[in-house]
Amino acid sequence: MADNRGISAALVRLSFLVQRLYAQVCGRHDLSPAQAQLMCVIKDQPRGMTELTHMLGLERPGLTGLVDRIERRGLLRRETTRHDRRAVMVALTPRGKEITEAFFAEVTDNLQRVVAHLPADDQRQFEDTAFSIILTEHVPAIFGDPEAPAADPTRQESQ
Amino acid sequence: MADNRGISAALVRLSFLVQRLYAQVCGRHDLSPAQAQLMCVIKDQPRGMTELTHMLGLERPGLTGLVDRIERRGLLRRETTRHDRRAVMVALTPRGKEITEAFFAEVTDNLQRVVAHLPADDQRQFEDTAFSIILTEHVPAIFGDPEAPAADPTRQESQ
DNA sequence: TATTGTTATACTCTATAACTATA
DNA sequence: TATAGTTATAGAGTATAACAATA
Repeated sequence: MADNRGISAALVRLSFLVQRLYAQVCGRHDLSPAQAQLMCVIKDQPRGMTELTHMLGLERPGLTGLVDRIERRGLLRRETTRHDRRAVMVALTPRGKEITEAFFAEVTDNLQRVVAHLPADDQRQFEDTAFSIILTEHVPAIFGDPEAPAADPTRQESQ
Repeated sequence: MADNRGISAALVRLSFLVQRLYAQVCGRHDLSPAQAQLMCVIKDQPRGMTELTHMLGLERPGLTGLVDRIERRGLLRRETTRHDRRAVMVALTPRGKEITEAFFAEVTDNLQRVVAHLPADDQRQFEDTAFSIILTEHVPAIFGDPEAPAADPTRQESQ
């Protein structure tokens, strides 16, 4: 009875595996998962607080605290804008960027190991299906692929 | 350049999607993700604290607190054993079981919706690949499929 | 002595409500 | 008035260290 109820359990358990592995790598870099996630999001470009709020699915105050803690460790900076003096752009410091690149590479490496036992065809097909889901569901680019220009749901060109 | 770096991002973002959806359903049932996860693990059978610690990847004190909070809400009970008076078995109360079943069904339903747009063949193949990964990596059955007898890493038959 | 849990403590994460400054 | 962020507050989650009871 291989009905498709199994696909839900597969997704939940796969997610559990990824989270666990992600957290392990975080530990090695002395980051919390939330910190690492934010840092990956701004890895290749600074972002505004509100935009980050949407990408990470957090409320404003939660993000403020998260940014505070990372900033306190010298891994990112808050920069101000000339157009809107209320707005804040969050950018990695050189040291933050360094750590993020290393973290990113290690997660990537670990996840590749996890699928390494699969035939190349299966890997390709799995990736295609996963991306089909991700795109359909508009999952934000929280694990930075530099290629993707960043979809910002906030987009509303000034005013 | 569709190199296989993409599969890591796919896994991380897919995991993010699942977590987000999981958290949303949690909210509707007034549960935290950690609480729901524990409840799903003991949905079909009571478990010992140490065993839960392994399945959920928590330290003992964290689990104690988690169990405390769920117990305080009347959704589970700590039961004692006759063999070992130190040991505690954690079991759902009828009300806890009710809530867990509803939660479980809703998550399952939501995740099925997420893959509904895919051809049946792709769904099957995706599920197969996911399970291949899960089994290879020994991911615990944290989203209870009653069929699976529960792999307990603690297993050491009294001695 | 080793194991099962718990208590004490500390920090991160995150939400809601209320506030400040700017638009 | 609406928007961008922050501050205040509270509770959940989780780790480490120290402790209690039982094996």
